[in-house]
Formats: sequence, C-alpha cells, structure tokens
Amino acid sequence: MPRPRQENLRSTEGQLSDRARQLLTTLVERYIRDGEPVGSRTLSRDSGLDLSPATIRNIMADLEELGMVRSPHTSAGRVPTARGYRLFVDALLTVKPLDGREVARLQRELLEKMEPARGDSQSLMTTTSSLLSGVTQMAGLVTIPKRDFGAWRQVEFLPLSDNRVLAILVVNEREVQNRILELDRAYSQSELQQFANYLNTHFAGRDVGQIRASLLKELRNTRESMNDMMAAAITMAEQMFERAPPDEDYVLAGETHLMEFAELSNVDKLRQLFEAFNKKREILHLLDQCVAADGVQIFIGEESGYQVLDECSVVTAPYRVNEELVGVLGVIGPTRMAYERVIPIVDMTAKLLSAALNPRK
Amino acid sequence: MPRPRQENLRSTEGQLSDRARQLLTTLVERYIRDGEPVGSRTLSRDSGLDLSPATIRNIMADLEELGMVRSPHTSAGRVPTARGYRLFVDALLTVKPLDGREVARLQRELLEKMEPARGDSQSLMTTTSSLLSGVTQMAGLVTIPKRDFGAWRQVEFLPLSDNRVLAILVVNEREVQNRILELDRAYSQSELQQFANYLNTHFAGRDVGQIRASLLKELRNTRESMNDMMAAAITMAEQMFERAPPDEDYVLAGETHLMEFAELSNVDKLRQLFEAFNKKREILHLLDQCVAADGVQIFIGEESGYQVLDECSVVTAPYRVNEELVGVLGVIGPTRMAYERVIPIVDMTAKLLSAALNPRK
DNA sequence: CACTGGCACTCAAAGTCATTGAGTGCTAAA
DNA sequence: TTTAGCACTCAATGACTTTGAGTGCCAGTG
Repeated sequence: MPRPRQENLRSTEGQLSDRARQLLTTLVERYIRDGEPVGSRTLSRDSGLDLSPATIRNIMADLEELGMVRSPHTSAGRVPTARGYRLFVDALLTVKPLDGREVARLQRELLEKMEPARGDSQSLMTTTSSLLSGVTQMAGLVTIPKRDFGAWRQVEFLPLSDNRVLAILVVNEREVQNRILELDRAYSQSELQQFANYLNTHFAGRDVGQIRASLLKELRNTRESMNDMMAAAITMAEQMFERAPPDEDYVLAGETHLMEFAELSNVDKLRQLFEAFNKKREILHLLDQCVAADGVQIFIGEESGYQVLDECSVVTAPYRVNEELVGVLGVIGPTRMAYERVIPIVDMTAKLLSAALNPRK
Repeated sequence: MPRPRQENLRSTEGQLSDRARQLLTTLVERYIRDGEPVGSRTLSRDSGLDLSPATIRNIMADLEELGMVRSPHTSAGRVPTARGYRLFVDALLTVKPLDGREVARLQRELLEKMEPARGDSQSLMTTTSSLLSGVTQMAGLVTIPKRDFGAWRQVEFLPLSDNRVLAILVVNEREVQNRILELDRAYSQSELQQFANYLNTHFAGRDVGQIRASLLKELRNTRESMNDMMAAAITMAEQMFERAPPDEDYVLAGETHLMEFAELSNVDKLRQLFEAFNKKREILHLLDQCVAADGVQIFIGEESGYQVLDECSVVTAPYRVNEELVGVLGVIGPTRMAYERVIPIVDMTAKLLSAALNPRK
C-alpha cells in the first residue's frame, strides 16, 4: 500500500518510497556493472517490480528532482549522482559478507606476502598497499603513521657539527628510524653515550607510543630527584618524539590501474590526479579525516571536496596498533566501483594489517 | 660541387651530400618545434638552400630510402625516424654551449636546493631528479648507486633472533644505512660491541668504497697476525658490503609531465610506460648501460630495445664520486625533444651532482 | 646531367546529411 | 495511480563530399 506520492516526493532520502529505493538500487547496480546510462525499459524489465516504463519514468523524474540521478543528455538513460551513490552505499547496498573462501584467500595471500616483512612495518605497509591494489584492481593506499609505535629497542646518539645530534632509534625487530636533534649546547661523545644508556635501560621493550604519551611526563614530574644527566636525556627523548619522522606519508600502489577506467581516460584529468598523488597534501588531508572514525569510511566523487577526485571514490578503514588507531588504508577508484566487494576487502585488510602490526602474543 | 647522385644514394650516412644533411637538419628542427610532418614546400622555403620543392622531394625520397625519414601517410610531409634523429644528434646538431646565464641559474638553483640535503645523498638525489624534471619539463631520473661511497662514520651491531644481526652503518654526515646479516653463530652483545669498536677505529673517516675494494683484502692477508675477534669483525664487514642496500634503485620525478605530450596521449601506451617505471627492471637495465660510457648517452626511440620506450628518448650522463663513476642521471621525454637544450642540461647537472657528492675540499 | 614546372593522384581531416534507436516528457484514458 | 501512445530529442553511426597539403613521376630546360 504505497503512501501518497506527494509525501514521498517531498520527503527526505530516508523516507523514499520502497519502489523508488528499489529502482535506485537496480539502477546503481546496473550502472556499476555496465557503465552505461540505464533507461526506463531496462529498469522495467530488471527491477522485479512489474511496472511499465512510463511509470518508471515518472519515478525517475522524482529521483532526478531529488538529485539522486541525472541524464547525461535528453535521450540517454539515467546515471547515479554522488548523492545517489551515497544513499545506495548507506542504505541500499547489501554487502556480501565476503564469502569464506575469499577471506581465506586474502588472508593467506596477505600473511604470505607479509611474512618476509615482519618486524619492518614500513615494508609491511608497502606490501599491504600493493596487495590492496592487486585484489581490487584499483589504486591501493596505506598511510604511514605519524604517531610512533612498536617496542623501543635501542637508541644511539652521534654528535654532528655544531649542536646537532643524529639520533638513531631501533624499534621492534629491525626498524631503524633516524632524525636530527638541535640541542642547546654541544655534548661530548661520552655524555651522549650516558644519555643513550640511561634511556635504553629505562625504555627498552616498552611501547614507543606509551613512552611518548605517559612515561616522559611521569619522569618529568620526578625531576627534583633527577640528576642533570637524566634530565638532559629526557629532554633529548622528548625532542626526538617531537620531530615526526619526515618520511613519506603514504604508500601508493597500482595507480596505473586507474588509467584503465573509461571515466578517467581524459588525459588531462588523469594528469591532475597523478600530480595530486605526488604532491600528497590533499590526499593526505582527506585521509586524515578517516583516522578518527572507526570503521570503513567512504568518500564518493565530489563529496571529498577535492576537485581532482571528482570522478573517484575513496574507501578507507583505519588500522590499529595496541587498540589505538594510528593509520588508514584504502583504495581509490572510479565512483563506479563494486562497493559491495571493495568495502569488505578494505575492512578485512585493515584488520589483517592491524594483526600483523601488533606485537605477537 | 656536389658529388654524383647515385653515389650519395648508396653511401653510408657519413657520406650523405651536404644538401641532404642540411635538409635533414632543418626537417628535424622544424619537426621538433612544431610536431607536424614537414613537407617539401616548407623545406624549400626554410632550408636556406634555394631549391624547388620538386628537387627536395627527390632528396626526401633518397632520405626515406636510407631510413632517415618516413611519411605517416601518402599525402603528409616527412617525419624523422629514430635513425634520422640519431644522425641529427650525432653529427648535425649544434649544441648551444648553454649560455652563461642559464648555467648560472641552474647552478644556483641546484646548489640552493641541494644545500639542505647536504650530507644526505639520498635526498640530494631526490632533489636533483625533480630539478631535472622541472627544468626540462620532462621526467627526471637519478639512479641510486649500488656501490657504496662516502666516509665511514660509525657502525653498530644489534643482535636479533637466531644468528641474525642488524648492522647500522652511518656514512658521511648523517646517512644511515641498515641491513641484516646472517652469521655462522650467535654472538653476544659484548662481542658485537668489540667488533664494532674494532671496525670503527680502523675505518672511521675512510671512504666506504675503498674499504670495500682494498682495505678488507689487505687486512685479510695479514690474517695470521690477527686474533679471532678481528677476523670475525672483518667477516662481518664483508657480509655487510655484500648485501647491497635493497633500497629503491632510482628516483623518478615529474613523470606526469609525460602525460602532456601529444605523442604519448594514448592512454594505453601511457599506462605501459608508467608500469615500466614502477617495475623499474627494464628502465634500470637500460640505465646500467650508461654508467660505463663516460659522458652523455642518448637512446632514441626504439634504439633502447624496450617497447614501452618506443616513442621516448632517454638522455643520460653518469656522475662520479672520487673520480669514479657510480651512478647515472637523466631525463625521459618524447623522441621529439629539444636535444640541443636537454643534452647540456643533463651534462651540467651530472657535473653539479658529482661536485655536491664529493667530499668538501 | 641536375634541376624544375606541371600534372595526376592520394589521403586525412573536416563538414554535411540522413538514418537509427534508445530514451524522454506529456497527455489522455483505464 | 498506472499505463499506452505519441511526438520529440539527441548521440552515434555511416555514407558522402570537399578541401588542401602533400606526394611521385615525367618531360622539358639551361
């Protein structure tokens, strides 16, 4: 017993008539499958609603008014807009729970490829990124955490010219980070050795994130009971954490897949997109927004707010270390992507990466 | 007094009549400038030879028979072939000696941008690559030397699980390299410390390349007079040098410029090219051939032997550290590039990079 | 001879035109 | 509310023509 048409028309997306929802769903599914505007005849045949094309045309007119679909030109079928995709993804999509075999395959592949990278999170991320791209045939993306994590292994200080010191920190099994510290005065080799010893005995084995977050503060509070050496060592450690590793900020893989999509075959658009990948700033800014939200995040087309991503969607999920969200991974592809497949893949991969990054039990 | 036509026709490139050379030169120059097939009328007007189009057509027919030019289709003008470009580049091109101002500008820019990267050759190479790309508006390329160089600063060994050891080597001011060594047995912390001390006192300040090349051998020869500790330390150093840094092999910059060239606007070609950039293998193989030859090397179109580079030319020059050729830099662009500008730029940049890499006097 | 004028010929590019077919919106009737 | 019917739109396709830049070849000329 459909409600009066007027009401449906004016109502918000959530209140769209069941018929309209059903039609939008089939439309989006068709369009994702074939990439061609979908006409009323096709919908009449395939929606399973037993409505004539004419009726469907009426409903399509409504959907168009709501900004869910649009026609590329008068005599073409309809194509989903970003808003249409959005509704589809939020409410209409039936995410296949990623059938058991596929999970297993993914898991096996990831673990296999990750194995040699164990203990070196950088290459773990590279691997994950190219895995994502391989499985989805789109561009894979993994951010490199700004926040440190992993088990403090050992630190080493090397005096440079002036008041500068090279700090080398080994984390986990075999991850080597290094940064340059600017200090208030020059320190001798043996002083630096003392600092290193002090820090190493205190911090070895502890999680770097925790050291940064709490331990340093605690120690600082007991300052009165410290000698100068300890205080200086703590200051150095602090500075070390301040200067974020100036490393790359994300690992991109399989960008070239994006060249295959008809909707991006415009060379100029493509160029802008690739330049954005190189500049990293915009993309990174977008990804930053995804760390916060737990779970899968999706930006569809213009939603992202970045013009270069106009015809792209970004599907991301954060990954965690020690129960804490530290980074994001995901894929970039055309708006017209198989969301029902991509979403669980991204979700799964984030979980697998988290598992691989977390200290072995 | 031109020699008989027959003879010219059959003769090798070197013996081409002056007229033919002259015409080929103008043709190539025109084509590089406008990117359009050059017809006999144009050549008649612009070659400065005062010949009728008809005569020129005859000569063009000869050049075509020699494989120097070809017509895209019957009623188009002529376009240089790889062989035509080759002759042009080898014999006909007048390389502007890169006027003083431009040298200065380049030099200033390079030095300016390199300054913050001093003491860290990795980022020096990244900078150089993007500088090359910026100046030429094509893709810039700098290989990362396989051979080590720079001044040994300090080494540090960290025991890992089993018989594995993490070696951290600091070179120059602040370049940190690390690799994993597989040893015959497990060594204790203090043993490793001893090894490190021994190596550091022996090698500090010396050139890593030389250590590898000669010093290790020398020490080995005096083996009888060594104690076990020294021998083990030497073995470790050797292993450290064996395992080449598994780093990236070259730094690419500004690939996106290549998307702007009409001759590469075919999306599919472009994709193949970018995939080759990612795989690195082929490109690297090509570059390897350039380290040997001192001076600027040029691969034109199909000459490279790699299908993806069919419509590209690669201009390279090796750079040196301590008088020794260690790496290559260059640019990749369309065959139709301004060689007379690019060649001296690449040459110059190689020299500047060499200068920046060499120990300060 | 080497060169040139002339001519027939070729071919890509661009424009015109008609045809097709998938699709629309609107209206009037069930 | 739904539908059949109808007039209309418009991208795509293909056949056709025109244009113009270019060629190859030939026969004539200094």
